[in-house]
Amino acid sequence: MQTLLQFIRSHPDRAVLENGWGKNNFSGLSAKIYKAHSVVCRQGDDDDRIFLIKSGWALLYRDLLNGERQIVDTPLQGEIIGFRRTEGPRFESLSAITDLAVFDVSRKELSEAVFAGGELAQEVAYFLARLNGIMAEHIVNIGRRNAITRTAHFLLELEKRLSIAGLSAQGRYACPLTQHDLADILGMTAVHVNRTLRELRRADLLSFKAGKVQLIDRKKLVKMAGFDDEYLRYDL
Amino acid sequence: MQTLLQFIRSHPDRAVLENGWGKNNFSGLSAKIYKAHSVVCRQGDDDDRIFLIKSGWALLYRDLLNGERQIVDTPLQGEIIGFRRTEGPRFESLSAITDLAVFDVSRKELSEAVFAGGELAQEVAYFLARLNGIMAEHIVNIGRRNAITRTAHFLLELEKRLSIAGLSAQGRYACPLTQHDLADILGMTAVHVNRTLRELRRADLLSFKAGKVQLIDRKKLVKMAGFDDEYLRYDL
DNA sequence: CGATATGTTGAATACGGTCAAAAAGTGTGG
DNA sequence: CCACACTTTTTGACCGTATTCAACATATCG
Repeated sequence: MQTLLQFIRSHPDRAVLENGWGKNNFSGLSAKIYKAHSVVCRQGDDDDRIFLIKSGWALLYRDLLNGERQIVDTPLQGEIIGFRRTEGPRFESLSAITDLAVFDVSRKELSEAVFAGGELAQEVAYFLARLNGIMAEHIVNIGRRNAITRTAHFLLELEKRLSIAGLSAQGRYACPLTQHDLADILGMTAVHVNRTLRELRRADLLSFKAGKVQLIDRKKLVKMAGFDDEYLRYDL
Repeated sequence: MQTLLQFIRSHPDRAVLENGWGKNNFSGLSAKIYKAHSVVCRQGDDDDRIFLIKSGWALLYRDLLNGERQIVDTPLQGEIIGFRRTEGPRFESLSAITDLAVFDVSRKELSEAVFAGGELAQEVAYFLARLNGIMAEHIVNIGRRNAITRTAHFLLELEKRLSIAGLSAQGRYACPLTQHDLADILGMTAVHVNRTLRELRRADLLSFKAGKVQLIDRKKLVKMAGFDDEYLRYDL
């Protein structure tokens, strides 16, 4: 049995406090497991659940009328998905790309927990604020960087976020995204992602093979992408 | 004298509740006025203030090393800007494009207010969640829509947000953005924004002249842009 | 009225997209 | 363990949307 606050606290990409107990008593969180490549919830569904990623990778995206999709968030462990004021149809879909363990809480329940205040309310607000920063940088990335620097920036961001969660070391991490996924994150085509990764590899900047990313020349990557990890900070 | 909750509540693009009083007593909010085209705070500044737009238009953006910028948010009245967990240098700049009235609150003060819970904490969380939705749609817009549909989508979004705030009627609203600003919102060049607006005008879809937007064929615009205003809802 | 910002247009270019085909990798069942 | 199907990656040739650069027109403001 795990309270929501404990959950939030115990997922280091998102929240850092490691001791203490919350005042809010959730009924206890039990995780559901979704198979890799299954859809957790679908755009247009009329359900109320808020998801908390326990482990695994997921993608949050919107499907467009012409069959394309745009991924708007790449939640790692600890992320809260689907919190909002109103009821009504979901605006985005959530897919598991690896086996995925998620908790779900109802909108009402989380709302009431925020109303109750305390560290949980703070953590929720902090989490949402940090996500705002990540999304803002996503906008900058797609809006104003070219294919190479855009791709480099995203892979640097992933490395930082994963290393906070202890899932990356020496610039090396497992990344289950396909080039097609990457394209839908970066607002490019899969073909061009392929060519861009080739360029990065040929310039000895990074390699992305068989689900593993290796940053080779991090310094040069950071410079060319204008990467400043301030927006990913979660400490203090 | 105005409490923060009253403030949040009284700005209809962002929050809807209109009656009742908060439990949190802010020291009272007094607005500062910034002249059109002045910079309210600058990326890299080491201050803690959180801004609440009282009236006027502002732009939140990041400057890149090559001199370009990307606007990540177009705050209207009622928006909260700069809330986050950590101290440290600001990640984005905020500029006034019209004369602008803003309140500011310290990060610590707002954090404590959220800790105290109640409707204020809820409103803050709801606000952040809604902003997340708007930013997600911004990502979709830049990542997967072409110049025309992208521009149309943004102008439809503005119309909806402004009409919620009572600042648009019959598809007509004042919009103080220059084509250059629009370009920095949409991830395009100013030249191409100009051509795109010309196309929209020639197709009798909308006009944007002298700071006024007039949606002419809203139905067609909505269809071509795939505009679904669900993410802008604030009611219930 | 002059200065500066904003809007408009044209011509040339480039970056990334499209379409098509093949190679390499992955997983499943026999 | 292999055969087969399917997904993912890779490459080539061609194309189109949006950028770049440059010039000029029009607004706006002191």
